[in-house]
Amino acid sequence: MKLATWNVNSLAVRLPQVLEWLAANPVDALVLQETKLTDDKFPTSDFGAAGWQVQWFGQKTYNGVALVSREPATAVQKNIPGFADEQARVIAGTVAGMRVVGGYFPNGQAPDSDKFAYKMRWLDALHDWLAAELQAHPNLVLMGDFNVAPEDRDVYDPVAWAGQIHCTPEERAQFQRLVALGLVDAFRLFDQPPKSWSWWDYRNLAFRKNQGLRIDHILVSEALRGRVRACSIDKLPRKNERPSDHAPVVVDLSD
DNA sequence: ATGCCCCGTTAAACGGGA
Repeated sequence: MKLATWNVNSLAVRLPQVLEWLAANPVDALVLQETKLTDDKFPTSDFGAAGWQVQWFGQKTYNGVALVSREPATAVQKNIPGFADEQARVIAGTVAGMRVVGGYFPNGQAPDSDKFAYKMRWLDALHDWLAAELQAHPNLVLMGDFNVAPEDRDVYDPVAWAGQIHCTPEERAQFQRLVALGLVDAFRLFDQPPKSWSWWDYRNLAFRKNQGLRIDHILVSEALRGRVRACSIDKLPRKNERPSDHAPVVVDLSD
């Protein structure tokens, strides 16, 4: 079973690339972030015509998530239960017996901002919900744009980024709290090339210079640890003519 | 470096992203 996550930075712009990527990478499920579409504008029929099931949850201008799958998703959940939120950031569903949770974690903007406080509250709520979700679904995968670089080796210039958004001790502690629930960073189960990033700034030729961050993650539950065969970042779509600033991350689980 | 690029929205010397 293959699962993937991709922040597409506007599905209206990136739909052709998503369908092209799915054709070349026939995963069992793909979660999307930053669709930036209200639900009435979601391109349901384009996915259906290509043979994909899809669940979606969006809003105007910002955020927005989707769950694309070969088999239909059941028990679909949108956002975090009990956490009142104006922003569309979570979609979860059960696909072929696997609980798949896709998230677009808040950016946080700056450590001293209201948005950072919201990020922390959101992460607290996610943590508490996932604790229950893992009880109900031992086979669970949490993936998405976490907007957290868990370690200095996930940052192209850790000195410059020290204490900056995505790299603060508070965000990294929240990432470790999720791990402590019984989740494993699938990417780090394997030897990986140094300077592996999932996001590169559009500015300043950052992709060409390989200046990026690893902020898109796939965390698998402990019950799945032994089934993880591979996990990688697919840089190919970042080389497209009009790319998202994020690359897809893919995990391969044995059946 | 309060800059760079890209997106959606709107008509901005914009906000937000990361």
